[in-house]
Amino acid sequence: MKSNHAKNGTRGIKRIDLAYVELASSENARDINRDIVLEIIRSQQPVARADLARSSGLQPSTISAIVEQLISEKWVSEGALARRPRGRPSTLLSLNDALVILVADVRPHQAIVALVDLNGRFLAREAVPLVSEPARSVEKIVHSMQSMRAAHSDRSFEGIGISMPGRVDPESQRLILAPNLKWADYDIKGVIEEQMQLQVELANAANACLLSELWSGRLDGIRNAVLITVSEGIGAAILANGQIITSRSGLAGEFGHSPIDPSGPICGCGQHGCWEVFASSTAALRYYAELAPKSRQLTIHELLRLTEEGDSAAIAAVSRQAVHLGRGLRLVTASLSPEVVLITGDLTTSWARFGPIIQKEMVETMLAGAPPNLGITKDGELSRLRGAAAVVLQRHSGYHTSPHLTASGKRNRRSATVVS
Amino acid sequence: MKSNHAKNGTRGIKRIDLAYVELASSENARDINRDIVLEIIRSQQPVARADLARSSGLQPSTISAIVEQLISEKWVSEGALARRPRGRPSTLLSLNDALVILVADVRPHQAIVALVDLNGRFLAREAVPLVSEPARSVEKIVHSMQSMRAAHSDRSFEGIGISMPGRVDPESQRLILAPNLKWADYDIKGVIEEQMQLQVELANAANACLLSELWSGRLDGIRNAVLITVSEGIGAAILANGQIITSRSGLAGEFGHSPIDPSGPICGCGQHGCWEVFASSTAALRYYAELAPKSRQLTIHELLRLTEEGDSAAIAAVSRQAVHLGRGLRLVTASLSPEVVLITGDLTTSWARFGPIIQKEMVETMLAGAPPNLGITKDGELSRLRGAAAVVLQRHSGYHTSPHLTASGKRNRRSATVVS
DNA sequence: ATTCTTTTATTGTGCTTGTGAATAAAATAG
DNA sequence: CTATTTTATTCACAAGCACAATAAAAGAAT
Repeated sequence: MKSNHAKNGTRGIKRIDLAYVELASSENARDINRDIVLEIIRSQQPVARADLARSSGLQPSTISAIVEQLISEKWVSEGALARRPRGRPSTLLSLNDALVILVADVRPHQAIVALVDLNGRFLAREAVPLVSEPARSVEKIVHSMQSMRAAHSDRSFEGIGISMPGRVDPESQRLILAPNLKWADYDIKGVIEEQMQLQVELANAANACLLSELWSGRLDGIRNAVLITVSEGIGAAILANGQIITSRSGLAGEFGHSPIDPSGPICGCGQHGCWEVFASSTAALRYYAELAPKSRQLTIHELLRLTEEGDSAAIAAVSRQAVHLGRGLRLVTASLSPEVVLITGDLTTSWARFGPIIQKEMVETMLAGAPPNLGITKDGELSRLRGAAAVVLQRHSGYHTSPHLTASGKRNRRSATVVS
Repeated sequence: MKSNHAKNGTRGIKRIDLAYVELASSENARDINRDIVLEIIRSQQPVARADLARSSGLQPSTISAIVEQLISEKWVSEGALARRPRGRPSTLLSLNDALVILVADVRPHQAIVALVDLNGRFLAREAVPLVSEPARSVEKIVHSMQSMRAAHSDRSFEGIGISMPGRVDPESQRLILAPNLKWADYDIKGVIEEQMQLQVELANAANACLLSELWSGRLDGIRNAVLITVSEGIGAAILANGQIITSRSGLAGEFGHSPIDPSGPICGCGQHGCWEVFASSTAALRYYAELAPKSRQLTIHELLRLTEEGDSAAIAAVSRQAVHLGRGLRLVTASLSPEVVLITGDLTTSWARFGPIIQKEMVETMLAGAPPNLGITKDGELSRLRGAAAVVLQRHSGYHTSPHLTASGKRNRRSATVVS
């Protein structure tokens, strides 16, 4: 074997249901190999054609043909010559960072708007406070995007990706379930597309965050993982068999609304004792109010600050949240048995203190087998923004994708450049 | 468009993680199309080449080539001529039912051994009572298989598939978790392979059952489903994005051991208040013992018989089980949002009475969106046996597969005939 | 009976793609 | 200035599918 990429052994993926069958042809092979090469360029850039051939297992001649195609499609650009100890220098290839994506991370009270290039570098970033009416809020987001576009008019704008604090139907791209954002039935995608004249992709925040982790290479080799977002509520994104699972209407991952104690407090969803009424940041604030009844109403950041300062009631409150988080992970480990569990959100800022609590509870309640690797994603905001960009690239290029996210919608393997 | 199979629109699946990348070539395209054709033959047999061309969208010439390959591999055989109103008669193609698979459905107290052909028809079937020691039990299973093999020595035996009441690691093919079967560390696969000189595949019973439903065509067009097995415990099999999810060590699907009430009775797994202590058949028997304390200890079949006869305590007991089953489905709908939920196991024999209870509780606790379609699989035993056969065919042919089940192991696209 | 029509199945040509070997290109080492 | 090494391209070949033409095998029409 010349390459580390198996050509035998594990084999291609097939669909089982005839309704979705797709026939294969030589173009199909090219598509797959194109995506593999693009992915290697992305993760190893700058990189020479010869290196691509070595690490992909494809023949140099094939690499040349594919790279030629990628350059003509504007995804990749040739860069400097690399001098090696001996032999002809290689021309280095990189992703074409003249291509940029406008992204937004919408949260209940503010949105972050940013401009990201193909390499995930931020060219601009701005916080936009939101108001209650969706129309005015979206108007402010659009305004921010327009000024970013004007300030970088030399770039090619590939599209717009938006991370939403709720579930987005992958087919209709409508917001299906967003308890913390009262934007029901407002056509976010349509309005922004109209105003910006760029294609808009919506994604759930947890899924965006997970996609960003996938792109960062952190989950290389991991085919089953769950990412848990802890903030006002608890959300989750699921990676199963190497694919992000969104399921019907994009609703998969609502572990936060699994019932764990029928005698527990009522949840925003109407049920009693959902996991998130015990383990969300809101729960931590409630615990603190019980433990320190005379204290004023805090925000979660103030509470976490107090834990850093050694406030015992604050530590007890967040610890109680951590215990419930860890115990509730049993829902995740039992049902999906992931190899990795990633936590993101408020309490990860004090991970050194609360991580071990979660870990301990999770391990103690494991059913069988080795416990999953528990970790955090450091910067949830940047992660969601990068994930939103990744969703756009997936849609537009088919590139580096979990199939479901590209399942609907026509395939447009066009050149990358949209607007100059 | 000549065919109903999309060539555009939804597109091929790709891997994202480089560690598992597989390159594509023309052979790859042939493999995919071969599998599609084989699947159409399986589901529409007997069928003519011309029909295959029409319903696959492939050219007649390509169909001829693929069929020639399938015949040479012994998967398919030519049958009678079909006379049509006009034109040249077509030669009908069918799966070659000279190929057979030995299967077993192992349950805590007995195993069913059977012989199945490629069409899922049963050629023989026998119950084998099991004893406590795994060695003697397996010996009895092997003995039954040997006599079936002797009685059908004219057939080609393709392999052995075994449905197990526990979780099987897809990589090592060892039984990882089987609370109701004390066969820890006994190498079932190795022993049977040694004795029978045929390749053995183990599968979890729920996964086998789900695979059988997939093969039956019942889940055509469904890409997200969960199958729940209700017996001594509660198991589940997960179909997400059209693939069966087994996850790390094959442990995915243990919804039965999700905690739903910390004040509940202790479960065999050591935790308190798992779903299965409220919703399994064992739970129904416990409810009955509480409601009719003077009654003798019943089996679940006797209890269900009593409900048929109108015994009010029995009806109340199983109804309570049904209520907990339906409420617990919230775990499934919240986390995976499947389009279909299938129930299999004891209480499905009285589905007319208890199905509506489950349905009602499930719908009332839904988080958002339309409720999944709730149904049952009629004959769990036959279903598991067929599923066990399907696992063998998947492994040996790559055919009609969810990728994870074939992920490990070498690919042997050899002729189907193994032993004459 | 013979010819036309219809449908099935195969054969042959052309296009795309990947492989593998040979070649060209561009540097350093001697 | 030549030999060596490494990079990248070119070319012949094979696999595979599409498309068109042809052969094959019936019934229908004359």
